[in-house]
Amino acid sequence: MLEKSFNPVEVERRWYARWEEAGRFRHREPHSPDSQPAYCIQLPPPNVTGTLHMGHAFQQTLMDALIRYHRMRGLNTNWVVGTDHAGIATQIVVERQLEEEGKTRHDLGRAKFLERVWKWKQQSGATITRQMRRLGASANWSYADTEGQNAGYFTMDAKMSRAVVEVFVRLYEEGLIYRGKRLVNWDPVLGTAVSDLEVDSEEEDGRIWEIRYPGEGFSVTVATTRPETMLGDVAVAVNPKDERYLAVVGKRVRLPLTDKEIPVIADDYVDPEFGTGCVKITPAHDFNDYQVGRRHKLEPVGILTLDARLNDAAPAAYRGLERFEARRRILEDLKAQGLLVSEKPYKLRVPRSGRTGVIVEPMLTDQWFVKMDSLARDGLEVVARGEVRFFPEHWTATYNQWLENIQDWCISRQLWWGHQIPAWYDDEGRIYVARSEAEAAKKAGGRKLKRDEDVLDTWFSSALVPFTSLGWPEKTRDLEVFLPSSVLVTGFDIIFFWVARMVMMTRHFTGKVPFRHVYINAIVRDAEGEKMSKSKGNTIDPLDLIDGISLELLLEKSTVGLLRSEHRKKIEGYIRSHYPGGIPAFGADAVRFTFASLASFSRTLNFDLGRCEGYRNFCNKLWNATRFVLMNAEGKDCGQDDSAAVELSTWDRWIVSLLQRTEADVEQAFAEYRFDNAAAALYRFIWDEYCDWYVEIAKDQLAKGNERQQRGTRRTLVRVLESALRLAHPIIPFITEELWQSVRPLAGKKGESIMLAPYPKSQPEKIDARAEAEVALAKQVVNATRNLRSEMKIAPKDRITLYLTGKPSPTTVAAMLSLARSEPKVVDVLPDTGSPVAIVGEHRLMPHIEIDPQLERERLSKEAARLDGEIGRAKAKLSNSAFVERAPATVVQQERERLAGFEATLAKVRQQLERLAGAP
RNA sequence: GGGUGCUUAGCUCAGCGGUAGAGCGCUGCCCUUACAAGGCAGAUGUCGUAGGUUCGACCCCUACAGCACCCACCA
Repeated sequence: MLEKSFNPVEVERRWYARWEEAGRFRHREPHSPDSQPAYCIQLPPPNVTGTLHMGHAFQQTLMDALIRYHRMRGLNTNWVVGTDHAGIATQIVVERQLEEEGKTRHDLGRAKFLERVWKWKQQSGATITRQMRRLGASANWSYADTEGQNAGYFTMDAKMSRAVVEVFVRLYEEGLIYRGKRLVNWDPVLGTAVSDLEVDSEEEDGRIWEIRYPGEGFSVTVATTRPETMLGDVAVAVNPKDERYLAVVGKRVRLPLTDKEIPVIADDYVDPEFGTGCVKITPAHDFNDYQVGRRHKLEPVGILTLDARLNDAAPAAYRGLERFEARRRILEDLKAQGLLVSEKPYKLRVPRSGRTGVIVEPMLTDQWFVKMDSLARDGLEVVARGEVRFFPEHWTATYNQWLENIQDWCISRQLWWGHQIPAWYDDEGRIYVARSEAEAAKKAGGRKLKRDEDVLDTWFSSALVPFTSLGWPEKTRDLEVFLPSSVLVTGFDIIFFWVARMVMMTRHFTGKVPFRHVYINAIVRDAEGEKMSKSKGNTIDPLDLIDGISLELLLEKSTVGLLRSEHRKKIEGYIRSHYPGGIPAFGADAVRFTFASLASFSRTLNFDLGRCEGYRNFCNKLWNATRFVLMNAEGKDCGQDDSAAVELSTWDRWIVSLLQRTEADVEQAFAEYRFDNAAAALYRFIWDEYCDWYVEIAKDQLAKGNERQQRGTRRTLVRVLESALRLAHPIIPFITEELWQSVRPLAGKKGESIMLAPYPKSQPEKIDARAEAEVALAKQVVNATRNLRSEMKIAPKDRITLYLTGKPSPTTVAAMLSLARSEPKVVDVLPDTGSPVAIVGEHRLMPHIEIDPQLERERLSKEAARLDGEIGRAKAKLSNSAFVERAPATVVQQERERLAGFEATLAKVRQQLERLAGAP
């Protein structure tokens, strides 16, 4: 006997452990010739030291639903998972820990520091995979699990690292990786280069200054937002067509605060309309100026050290100053010399490092790059050819736009945590790229070598995951079977970082695309559509939704470690108003169902706790429906033995018919990645049809039917429920497994787990249009009856007699008796009592009780007015000759029938009104 | 500057060239032996604005407005 209501905690814990122990999540060895087609999903590997947030939970719900769905459909599913070493992020975390001990990584040295990071990784690395398990993720944990932690691969494990080296070496040998001194985005706090994508430019309030550069008998005035870089100026540029400056092009001006002279040059890059039409050129600290400098063969002058202080190229007075302090001093000095022409407020886009938020400095340094043009061209082609498809499709535009304007990718990082670049240098600076130190030594012919200190951008190894996780560079069978994977589920924010790069790298090294479909999931926001952020207090921990949390704990957890008291106040306010009683435990199934039902193709998803509660209730409804079925079917003949006769009512055939339609709807929804539609179809079928109608009528059939009929009812109750459980399993795995275990034997099914049961397939031959029509009418009659009863304030438990014209089907009669507590009395003509009358199709219904004529007149007048409106609209349409002539015949016919129906009903309503006219 | 998405009930969102929908919320009546995490009934919308196409537009087209996002080198 089931508990009275669904209690998810215990059920979830029990089932997940059993599934995992039984190896239910593993793929099947793809060796046998008759093995099923593969269905593979690559998990976007989360940061190894991270914790699960709503975005993960959402994505993983969808992935797991897809995996479970296809697994039940018999495919050889392989959800490949792993964790990412997340170079910068992880290094920062450990450096912060050191900071608390008053140390820096340099105090420890590289080797000791790395030891420390590994320790931290081992210790916190399991957190996120444990959390994924709580959600029910049926990931192939033991696959590619070289570290034996049942957490899939780790991007820095030995196997993955070896593949990274192999890729690097090959790309280098093909000339697609090169080393060069280039201007790159430099994060002066981290002391490393970052890629273009890791720089975020936000518009900020700043200033713009005009500075006069004096020449012989003339002067030019430049505008700049970064006056301190003037010390690195190598020229002043004007537009060649700008008549104001024709005379001075080629002359020289003095660079203020220095003893240098620099030329005035002409370059199209300068917009004569902007500012003074004169631009200072600082090739070492500005991307545009770098290009201008190259065109004019001007040697860049770097004036900043790697931690953004002025270096020895600057005049002695400024050396060693931090960049913004230098700016202040330089402006002061310019002012004193009368060379500062103006200072104005100005809105400008400030490039900040995505990691540290510090202003990025373009810096001329030696870095490694991947040449992107040929790779990008191929990446564009495979999408254009449809070998990779985006869902929703419009994301293709975003992908294309980036690849069409791509720059070479700076892949070296001046960090310690990551894949060290497999390049060695001899004393003369010659480069040896090799798979190992020994190989490099061989190439170097015994010269003394020093390894490149830098590591690779984390995204470099991530880009390889689709094939390296499957065993590349070995020629494995898995590469043949699971590549391309079926679909990638990920957020739009990493289309560039990750999706595009996977396409390019996988194509280059395997000749295949990494995945056939890319489903771009919505960004999870709070219920009001606000971005979730810790400082607002509107983040939700998915585990708190599953387990519940008290207000006190929630407050404590959300404000712990907060330094700024105004944040603390705001967060407390938010939490107290939104979760006055904390968060109840909804269970993983409810959370998953909520995610699925919100996963339409829109760009954002507003997570609504109310919605979650509604779906928790849905789970409980399913629980109780099963409880009812078990109470009525366990230990009884459920008609699974075909020798015993069964008799099926129209209601029985109707629910079976509807099940087929639901199965088809769900299949279509999965094919289109419309998880919202799948969830809605399940919800409507289980709650609105099975529970609200079928179970109710089944009570009557069980109470009154003969043996054959009872057997038929039990069989239908059980079989439909059993199918519905399987149908819902991909979205709500725990509750369906738990219930299926009890329902399965009654339905005559075998199997240890619902996960192994076949997915229900719609059987069109069981669609019964006649039963559907008959039930539709019966439902309308019941609804009309209930409506009359409610309006006439008849107490719900009172049984009444109901006059009725027309010939009601047994389907209708049964429903009226049990669902409307009304005894139908069939008459040719309704008695003339003035009671309210409802009209449904050919039937006219009238409760046999005393009525209040006044109330009834009002009701009828309202109804007549409504019908008048409908008739007016229909008539207008039909009297429009254009409509009658041009609209399809069926549409015109339908309109005529509607009109006739309205008119007939109105006539009856009018009759009734007349009849009432004489009453008090 | 280039690109993308959104605007439908109080809230959050589906939707389709042919009678405007769901969940939550709201109102009324019910503790009916599956379920009060429930049942039954009910109210609520000039589908952002203006044109156009069409017999017919919430839907297709154009313009506009508002909101949001992505990319980009204007000092």
